[in-house]
Amino acid sequence: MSEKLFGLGDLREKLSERGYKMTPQRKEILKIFVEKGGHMSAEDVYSVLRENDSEIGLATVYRALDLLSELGILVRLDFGDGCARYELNTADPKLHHHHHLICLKCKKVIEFEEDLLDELEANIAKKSGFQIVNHEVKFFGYCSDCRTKGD
Amino acid sequence: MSEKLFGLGDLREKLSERGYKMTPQRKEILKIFVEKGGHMSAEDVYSVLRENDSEIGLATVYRALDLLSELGILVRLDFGDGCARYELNTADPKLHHHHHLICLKCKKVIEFEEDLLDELEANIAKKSGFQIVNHEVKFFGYCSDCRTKGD
DNA sequence: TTATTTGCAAAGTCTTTGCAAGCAG
DNA sequence: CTGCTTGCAAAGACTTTGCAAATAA
Repeated sequence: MSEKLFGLGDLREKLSERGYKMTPQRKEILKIFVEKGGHMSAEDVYSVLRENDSEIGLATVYRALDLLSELGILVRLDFGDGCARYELNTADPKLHHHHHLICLKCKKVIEFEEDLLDELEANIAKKSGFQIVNHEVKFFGYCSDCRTKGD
Repeated sequence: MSEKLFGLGDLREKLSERGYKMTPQRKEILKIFVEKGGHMSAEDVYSVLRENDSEIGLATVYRALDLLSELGILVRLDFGDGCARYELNTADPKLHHHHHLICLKCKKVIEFEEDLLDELEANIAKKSGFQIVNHEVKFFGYCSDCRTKGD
């Protein structure tokens, strides 16, 4: 039920593994994801930092999000709203069956767990020889709230 | 086997339906998709126009791609390469089961037909009450060419 | 004729980069 | 110490917009 996500504990190790340094900026940015979760853009993260009276610059936020994705701690998402968004990665590689339902009316993004994609991927591998290492699945439509409230 | 795609014939009708005008620019831009197919960015289309000694401006290309998507003649795609890409839409709504396999090594984009997503969508609708009207599915991995040639 | 459309250049948004100063290891 | 990092401002990539001239219906 509860997915295991990467956290602050994984950061130092993954950084030094690759010769990167642990900095207060990187720690603070990751902490925002650990504490608030969700799908945040660079600008979102930057806003939270400003609320917290942090002096971290926007360029540093971009660089940190990039690095954290490279380390596999965050996952980069694209909901087509003009900016990259990020979420905490699941530590368990078996738990990647988590898709996004994007409501075309209220723009809400709903998480959805579903395993059926395994079969699809096996099929693709068999038919095309393409070795799948990752996928991105988005469904667009109308959430139950918007469907009940008017058109 | 052969998908029916929208073409120049559908353009005039769909334009006037909504009070838009048929212009040589719009016709020429759509013709490029009909003749060359593929996944083209605004800049790609603009290059083809320049090769054809066309005087159409880049802003007009952006505006036409937007309009053609709105009319459902083109579909907007996002392969995460920093620019919007477009392809001809299938005229048949049953034929939307067409996914993209993106090779992480050679960046090639392979089309793949697969119906299995119906089941997944039905499942989602049942469990969450979300009404799906569209989806976008991308698989990242290594194509058979890159798998055989070296690492 | 008249509202839509075009081309150009300017402006906008998100993101990246150069560089000197700062800091982790 | 030494090389990785930061913050700032400038630059970059892609896209949108304002406006006067052109044009489809």
